[in-house]
Amino acid sequence: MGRILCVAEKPSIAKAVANHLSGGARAEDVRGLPWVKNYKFDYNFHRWGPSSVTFTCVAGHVKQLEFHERYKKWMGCRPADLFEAPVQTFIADDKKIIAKNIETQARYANVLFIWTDCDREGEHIGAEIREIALKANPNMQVCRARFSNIERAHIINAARNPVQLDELQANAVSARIELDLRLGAAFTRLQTLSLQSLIPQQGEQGKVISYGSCQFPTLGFVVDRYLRVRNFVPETFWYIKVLHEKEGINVRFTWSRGHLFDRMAVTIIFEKCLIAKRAKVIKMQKKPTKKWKPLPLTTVELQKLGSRFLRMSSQEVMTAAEALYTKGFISYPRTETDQFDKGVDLKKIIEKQQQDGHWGAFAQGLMNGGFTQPRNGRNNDKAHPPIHPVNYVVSSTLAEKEQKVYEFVVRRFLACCSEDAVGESTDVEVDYGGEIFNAHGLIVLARNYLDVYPYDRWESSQNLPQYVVGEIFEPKEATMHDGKTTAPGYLTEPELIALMDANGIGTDATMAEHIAKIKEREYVIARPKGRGAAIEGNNGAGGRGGRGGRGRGRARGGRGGGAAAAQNGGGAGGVQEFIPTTLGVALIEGYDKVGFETSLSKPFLRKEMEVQMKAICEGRSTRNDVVHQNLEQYRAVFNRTAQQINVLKAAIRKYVVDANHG
DNA sequence: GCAAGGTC
Repeated sequence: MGRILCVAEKPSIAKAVANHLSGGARAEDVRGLPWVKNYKFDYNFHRWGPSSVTFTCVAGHVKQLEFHERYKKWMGCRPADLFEAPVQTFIADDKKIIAKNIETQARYANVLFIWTDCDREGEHIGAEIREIALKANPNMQVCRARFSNIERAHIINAARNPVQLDELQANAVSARIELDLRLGAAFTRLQTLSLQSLIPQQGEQGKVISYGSCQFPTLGFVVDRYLRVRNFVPETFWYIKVLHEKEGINVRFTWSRGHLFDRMAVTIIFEKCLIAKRAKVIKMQKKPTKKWKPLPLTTVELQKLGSRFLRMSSQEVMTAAEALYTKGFISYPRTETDQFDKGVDLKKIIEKQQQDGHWGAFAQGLMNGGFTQPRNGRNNDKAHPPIHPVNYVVSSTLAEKEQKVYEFVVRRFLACCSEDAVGESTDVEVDYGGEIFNAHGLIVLARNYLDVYPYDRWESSQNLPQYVVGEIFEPKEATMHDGKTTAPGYLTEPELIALMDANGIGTDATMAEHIAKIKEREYVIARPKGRGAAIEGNNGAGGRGGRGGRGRGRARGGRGGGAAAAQNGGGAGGVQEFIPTTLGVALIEGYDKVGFETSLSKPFLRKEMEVQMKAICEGRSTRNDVVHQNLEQYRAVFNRTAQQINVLKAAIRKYVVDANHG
């Protein structure tokens, strides 16, 4: 009988697939790894006939790229040497037991069947597994399963039709790994060694001033918005308002031009209106309208909405979601998919929620005929379904943050399975002195999904009276007003996540980490939006409160760290906003001044790396070409930075000294 | 004392 070793990327996949193939496999413990099991069973693979199977897993990447010993020491070489210093992969320290398990199992097997996720990183992890297994048993035949969800029939089909690992995708990841390591280490050491002494330090050892291809663009977004706020100059505008009373209702008509920045022009138009005296209804339209229910939940959406509505940072949201997943209450929390497969029995999931005290009744309503199929979004990562509840859990048995995330996931899911909200909208358009004015009304007729999903707002406006096209009336009041444009707010966490997502900075699984990292590095501070008082403290590197208060007396004394502020933050919209510290602004400004179209703060370079990875995957480019071409490009930036390090120093001095005198 | 990407 053949012996087949199957290896998945994570424990949950190993368990699910083993159970689909076996209908109940024997789970053997692995010493020292409580969450990993080796599932043993017999199975008739078409290719190898009846076989004895061991199904195990890794937990993400197993190996790590590192510099050779000498270059790991900060003083062992110049930072510039890291562009060509020898590197080597090692089994990561915390993956030793996992690797050992693969080796042991490989010795007994003649086929290695890889079941990692079918994405780029998955191909690379598969290649790592292959390397480890072949070292222990060079005679193994190797193949991989191609699967995009864990429905039973689909898995059985994948088991029947093994394919080869995609070497190109694995190579693309390998290029990314090498570039991130070399560039991260080189720039981090350069910055830290040459700039650290300029920053007032608190502890024994100075803080690391790290560079990373994701950290810096993330910081760049925060600084960019901050500068736009600070450099904002309000502009005055003028507009016209028309009021009409009918059937005892005051109807406010708004100007179709909104507002103009030219006072004289508005005055002339306004006079034309007054001279016309009477307005004429040119459109009266009542029509049914809907507010669409939300799409199935992706990770990015969970982080955006979580940080907006749950009074948690995106990282806290992810930590809670992972805990809920591990305990079996929600599905895998890292997914880009916003469409449910047709095969999924959604009612079975809804059924389990009927017992809840808050949303149980709504779930019952769905079971009793209220159910409608969720909408389909445009994204499908072909690996994981949208985030949804898997099992019911009584909230009080969960930690507070897990409660909030669980409730959100459940409500979102129930909302997806219910009906759109239904209303009636009314639009009235009048011609008044040659200008168009509009009034808009909404009546919500059926709230439907809104009843279970309080995170969306859709309210009836004031009722509009009946108008008839052609009707002529004399407005009760027509007035000219002025107003001022207002500065944008500082960047909020959901906005930052949206920017990172749109620019390909980080992945759904890592965006929250990058945000946490730039807080930890004291490049930015987070505070609850719209609350002047609770603040920042503790940004030792840059002094007080970033440049948040320059010229406006905004800087405040410290109280606790960012985390404390995060937890206390905010009212109904307890969203966090980010303000760069003096250090954060100085770094970005410094690099911009050193003057490249390829400033390290811009998302452009990371996007470019993404494009080149695609080229490797499609065979238009090779791993080595991409690595070398990028290293040369960044080496030029590195050399100019090192040469002009005084520009960076000046930027830091300017802000730090300023802050200490302020 | 450096990165980003998986994952527990």
